[in-house]
Order: sequence, then structure tokens, then C-alpha cells
Amino acid sequence: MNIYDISKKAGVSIATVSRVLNGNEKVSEKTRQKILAVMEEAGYKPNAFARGLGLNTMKTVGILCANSSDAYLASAVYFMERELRKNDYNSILCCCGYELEDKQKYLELLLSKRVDAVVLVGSNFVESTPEKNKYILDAAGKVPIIILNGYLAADNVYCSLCDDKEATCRVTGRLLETGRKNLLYLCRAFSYSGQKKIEGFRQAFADKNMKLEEDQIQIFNGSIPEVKEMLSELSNRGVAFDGVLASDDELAIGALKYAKEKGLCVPGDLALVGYNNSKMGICCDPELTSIDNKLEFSCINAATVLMKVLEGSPVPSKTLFSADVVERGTTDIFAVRT
Amino acid sequence: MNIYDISKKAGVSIATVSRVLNGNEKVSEKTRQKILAVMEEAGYKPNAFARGLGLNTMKTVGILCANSSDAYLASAVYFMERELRKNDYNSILCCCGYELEDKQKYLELLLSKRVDAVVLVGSNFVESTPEKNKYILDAAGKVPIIILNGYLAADNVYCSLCDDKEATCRVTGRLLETGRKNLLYLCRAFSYSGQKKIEGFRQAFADKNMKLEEDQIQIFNGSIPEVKEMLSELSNRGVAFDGVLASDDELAIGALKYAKEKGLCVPGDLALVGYNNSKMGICCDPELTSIDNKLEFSCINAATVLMKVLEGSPVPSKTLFSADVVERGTTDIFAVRT
DNA sequence: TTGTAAGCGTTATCAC
DNA sequence: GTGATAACGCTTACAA
Repeated sequence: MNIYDISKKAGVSIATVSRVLNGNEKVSEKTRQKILAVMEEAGYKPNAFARGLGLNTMKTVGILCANSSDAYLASAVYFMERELRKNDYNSILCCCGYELEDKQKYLELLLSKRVDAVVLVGSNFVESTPEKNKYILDAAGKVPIIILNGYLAADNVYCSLCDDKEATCRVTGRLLETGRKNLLYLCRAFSYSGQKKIEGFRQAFADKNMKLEEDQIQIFNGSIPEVKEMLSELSNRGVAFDGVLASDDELAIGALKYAKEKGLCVPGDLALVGYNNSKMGICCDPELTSIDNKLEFSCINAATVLMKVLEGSPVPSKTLFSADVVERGTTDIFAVRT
Repeated sequence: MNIYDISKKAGVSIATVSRVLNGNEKVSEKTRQKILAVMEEAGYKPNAFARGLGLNTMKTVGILCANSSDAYLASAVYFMERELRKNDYNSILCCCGYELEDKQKYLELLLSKRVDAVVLVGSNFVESTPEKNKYILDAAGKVPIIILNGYLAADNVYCSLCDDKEATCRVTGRLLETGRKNLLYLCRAFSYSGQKKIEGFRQAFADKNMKLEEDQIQIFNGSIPEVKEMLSELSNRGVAFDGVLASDDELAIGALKYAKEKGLCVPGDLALVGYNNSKMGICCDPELTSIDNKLEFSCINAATVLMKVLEGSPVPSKTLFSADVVERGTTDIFAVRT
């Protein structure tokens, strides 16, 4: 069943059928109705591949992310897909892990599938050197690239992200103001947002003319029990800390487990702040104070920006959202400290 | 840059170029090398839409799921995408929520995109009546349908799932044997797997000739604090329970919060068992005993089955995995009860 | 082993 | 408004 069959049954040419298929105005209401009726009756569905060939688009965007089973990335993928779908775009999901080589490979794969755009979900796509980011620029030469939670200044690259630096600085500042002396920052890797968070942490100390030791920032990529171990060792090595900020909730919960094991009072002896405001944070006890970086907003914005770009409207190449601090039982920075 | 350009530059016909593109044997090594060299130099990438039109496939499968930000479904989507990609298939993700109307609508949407198959992720796709499942059968008339964690006996429908009934029965049995008198089952909805879990719960009582009251099974679709509330009310109404089994970890953690609030000892006064063995279960304290339903295995199997189906090999229409019980701090059913 | 030519099912540019 | 007809870029008999 194709456009020819329909045209025959309706007694018109394929051009006219194609016109009603594409909502072209220049078809008399009568023939339009006739054709629609024939289509309906025949259960006709236009061939998407032929359509793609003719229009040079299948209205799909590629969503590239390291690991969509990670709670945070999963939410981002979910929101992006939803927003794109609202705009009649389908999403091809591709999880590429954290290796540069694979990110590159799968970005190219998506392009070879002729997607209309690519969304890079997660700041881990932006590397530390221009050479390593070349693969993004290459792709941006073909289709618009949207980066979620990362920033790269380049043509045809659009970024939607949270002001992680400011939020981390704000919370760190409050912890210092409420009397914490020895804060620790736990971070998984030097991704773009990881860097920003660390900058915010440093900034808070700088703002108060306080000195920061190198071992107050720990880059550690481990699971909950591993974080617990690591902090035990750190403590045994003589590093003291009465507050831990982390770049995600899992790390912070690792610290909570450490406190439990050590018999420390939370937040009395040890204050804890996570990041992402994930469900994990309300599973523990006390529940975790966490920074909410407005992921849903960011995704909605990203989709809006992309649609504008695709229709040729001017858009900002960078949108920055401020984060919220959701205070729960592991801190007392906004309430009065007891 | 298309196949004609390449054929000219290489001094051959487009048919020959197409042959090397498709790995056809009948091309002399010499001309193959020549053509490959020309392609390489020209940076030629075949047009995926034209290819799709000619081959009637773009090697994509649709992944339909209610909500890919749900931790469990997110993992399933992740594993499926990974396995499909290993087999050179791309995944179009579509999140359709829990309404029958939308499930139907988006399944049709995927088919209109000419996917080679559709994976239904989650038992919620299988409804309780044949009429409501008709949309799946219709789709199965066009492409193979794989159901993850659900079962529907039909032509061209293949199911990969866990034996939830047996696992629930086993754990319930152990709880009864270790002296629990009043067990409660918490479940979100009557999905296929939800039904099976409840059946398992009932079976365990039947096996021991024990009677089960209707209020020992609670269908409740709420978040952690809501579960806590609900259990408080239940308790106030005079329903006693010394053990709670849940159809997912979040429900079980809600019960844990209830125990904390009530000052109950876990597992002494109240034993808790979750389902899915998610990360949430290791965030709480004590950590949650949970049933692991071998999701990764199931996804790998689903992909294997699908590949076989697509190549026309015979495969079982149903694969059943047995679940593991991961015992942690909220039960003492496999260790000796203290 | 290679080439010619007829599809695949659309869209879009012309005329009328 | 409508209809021929030429793209779109590839695959694949069928010939040679």
C-alpha cells in the first residue's frame, strides 16, 4: 500500500496525495476529504524511509549519554525524550560509557543515522583540552549539538546547565559560617561540572580568606562501601573533617555510612551535603541535604532551544540555571545550629 | 557526495560500489581496495534513509517503557540498548506512561517509524484482559515483540522474565517458617509481575495451610513518606504485622521509615523484604534484603532471542529466570534468628 | 567480476 | 487546484 495505490483509489495523482499528507493548503476541501477517507479505509501509513529520503530528515535526535542506568543521567534522558517527543521528534538513545574513543565513535554512529541533532547528556562529554573536544566540533559542523550540564563555546553548540559553582560555593560558605572548620570535598572526576563544583568549593574558602589543604579535595570514583573505606583510611591518616560535600548523593551516603560506623553524630559531628537531590537521599537516615540542579528545567530548556535552532530562530548558546539547596537531616546550615 | 560520485572517482559502476558497501563477495580484491580508498579519501558516508528505503530496514528497534527515570526500568533500558547495539541495532526510546491509550499510541508511532522490532520494557504492558492486549497482538502482526518481565502467549511475541511467583513464595515461606505470624504484602498495581508476586505470597500461605486475610495484601502506589503514612494508619486500624514484603525497594523502604518512626526494631519486630535489589536498598540502615530478578540476564537473553527471530531461527517464546534473594540487615531468614 | 537499469516510496518543481 | 515527472541515494535482478 503506497501513495500510488491511494492516488488510484481516490482518482487523483500522487502529487495531490502527497499534498494532503504534508498538509499543503492548495488542495480543495473536497478532494482532501476524499483522499483522507481512502487513506483511512486502506489503513495507509506513509513509508518513513521514503519520507526521510525525500525530506532529508526523519525527525529524530540522538541522545548520547555515558550510562543511562545512572539515576541522574536516566532522569535527564527521560526528560529529554519526553520534551523532544512533545515536539514530534523521536530519540535514538546511545550509551557510550566514559572513554573518549567510544564517545567519538558513537557520536559518529548517530550522525551516520542522519539524526537532526545530538544531545550530549552529562558534563562528562566536555573534556579538558580543545583537541579532545574536537569530536564535538566536528559533529557540530553537521547538526546542532546540545550539551546538558556541560559547557563548550563553539559554533552550533548549545549548552543548558546549572550554576554548580555558585551553588557549591553558597553551601560551602554556609557550612564555614556555621562553624565547620574542616570541610572535605568528594568528587568523582574532573568533568566540566566536577571542575565547577570544586571551583565553588575553593571560592568559598577564598571568599573568607581561609586556606584550603590539598587533601580537602578528594577525587574518588567508588561505590558506597568504598567511599566509607576511603574516609576511614583518610581519618586514620590523621585528616580531620567535620563536614563533607559531595558531587553526587551516592558519595555523600558513603560518608554517612562512615559516620554510622564510626559512631559520629550527624550533623553534630559531621555535616553532609549531596548533589542531585536523588531518591537515594531520602532512603537514608537522617535524610540527606542535597543540591537540586533543576534538571527538568534544564531539559525543557534544552528542547526549546533545539527546536528554535532547527527552525532557524536565534537562541542563546548558553543557558544557566541556579540551583536549590534542599536541606534535610544531615546539615543545619539554614536552620539554627544546635 | 553519493554513490555516483564514488563510482566515477573509482572508475566503476554504482553497482560495484554498492557491493563493497554491502560486503558482497563478488568483487575482486583489487577493485574493492580501490573503492574503499576512494570512499576513505572522500569521507563518504552512505545515506541511511536511502539505504533504509532499499533494504526496508534501518536496523533500529523501538524500546517502549512507561518511565525510563524509574531506577528499575532505567536499568532495563540501559541493558537492552547495550545488547542491541552489540548486534548493530540502534534503539529508539519512547516513554509512554501507564495509560493504555498512550501505550497503544506510542507503539503505533514506533511501528510507523519502521522499527524492526519492539521491546516492551516492564510487565505493565500486559493488561488483564485479551481485549486490552489486542494492541500488542496487532503490533506483533508487523514486527516481533519482545516483552521484558511480562508474559503474553501470542504469535511473534517473545517473553523474557523472572519467576517472581516462585521467589516471592520462597521468601514468604521462609518468613513464615522463622516465626513471623502476620505478613503484609505491598504492591503497586496489578501488572503481570505484580499478580505473580501476589500469587507467590498466597501460595506460601496455602502451602502451609495458613489463612490469609484480605488486608494482608495492600495495593498502594505511593512514595516513601506516603507508604510510611499508610502503614501507620493500617497499624492504627488494628492491623498487626511483623513482616512486610514489597514489590519494589521503595515500598520496602517506606516500611522501614515507618518502623523507625514507630521505634520498632528491624528485623526483630519487623522484617522487611524489597524487590529489584536496587541501589536504594543499600542507602538505608539497616540495609535492605531484596529479591534480585536477574534483569541483566533477562535483557541479554531478550536481545539474543530477538536476533534469532530476525534471522529466522527458531527460539523459545518464553524464557524464565529464577531470582536470587540478597539477604541484608532487614531480615534474618537465612541466618539463624536471634 | 562488472555494468545497466529498474525499482524502493516519497517530495517538489514545473506546467496547465 | 491538479497532474506529470524528475529528483532523493541506494539495492538488486538481470545481462554481459
